[in-house]
Amino acid sequence: MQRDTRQRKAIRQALTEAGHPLSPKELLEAAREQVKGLGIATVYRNLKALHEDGWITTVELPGEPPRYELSGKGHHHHFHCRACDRVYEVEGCPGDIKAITPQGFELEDHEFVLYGRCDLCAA
Amino acid sequence: MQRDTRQRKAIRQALTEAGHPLSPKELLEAAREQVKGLGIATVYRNLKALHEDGWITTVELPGEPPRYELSGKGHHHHFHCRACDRVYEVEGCPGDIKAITPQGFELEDHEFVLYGRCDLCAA
DNA sequence: GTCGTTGCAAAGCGTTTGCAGCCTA
DNA sequence: TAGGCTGCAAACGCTTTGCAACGAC
Repeated sequence: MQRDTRQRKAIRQALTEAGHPLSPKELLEAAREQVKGLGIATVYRNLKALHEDGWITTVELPGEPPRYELSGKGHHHHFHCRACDRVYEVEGCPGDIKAITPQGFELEDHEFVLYGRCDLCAA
Repeated sequence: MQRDTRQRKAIRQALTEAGHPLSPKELLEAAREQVKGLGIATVYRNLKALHEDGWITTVELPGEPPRYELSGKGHHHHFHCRACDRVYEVEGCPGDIKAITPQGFELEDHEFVLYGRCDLCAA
């Protein structure tokens, strides 16, 4: 990743302004407002480059296409709204995770996903 | 799902004998030992039918292809061993999940995945 | 001017579907 | 024998890749 093109700027800005994880398609639509004619392949290539350079983190939810968010947010989890399909960040961790780890297993990491309806859809 | 064909029997048996969640491809290979010439489309169709009839449950892990396991195991989560790539069942839930749900959000469900090394690989 | 980057279109890959023939009940 | 089921191949949606043209430095 060596050149700072219009496309790359638009993609970074879209991720920054969104404030929540975006799918490649959402990202394409958002970035296209600045760069008309932006191609989906460019989005994928830049996501890969930005990920390799540590700018973004991949958010993989079960059964969902991957989404991307800016790195450096510290430990958090996600809430997936089943109504609007949007993903929100959730602060904090539930209780004692090690307590439910089976005997002899080495716990390295964990992922936690909440499902339901967001405040907007619940209203 | 009305007829009990050779193919359907083979698929059910493969799932039963495996004892852990299987991907469609793994399932195809396992079931082909009994039914030569079994097609991948048949596997998918039967997975769908078995799922709709409640025989099997879909296990979706982030960034992983879906796997399938027999139903009726009650609420549990999964431990994904990064060394042997096997998925184990984990009893119980961590502490207060509602406590970290954002204000105004309606919590319906949750998914929880542990990552690390299983007892066999840790040894 | 270089050569990293882009847009397009084609190729992959996993999953689904249309269809004619098969086989279970 | 009827119609649910199968295997094949084509279709599909998402992601990746080949290629010639473009444009950031």
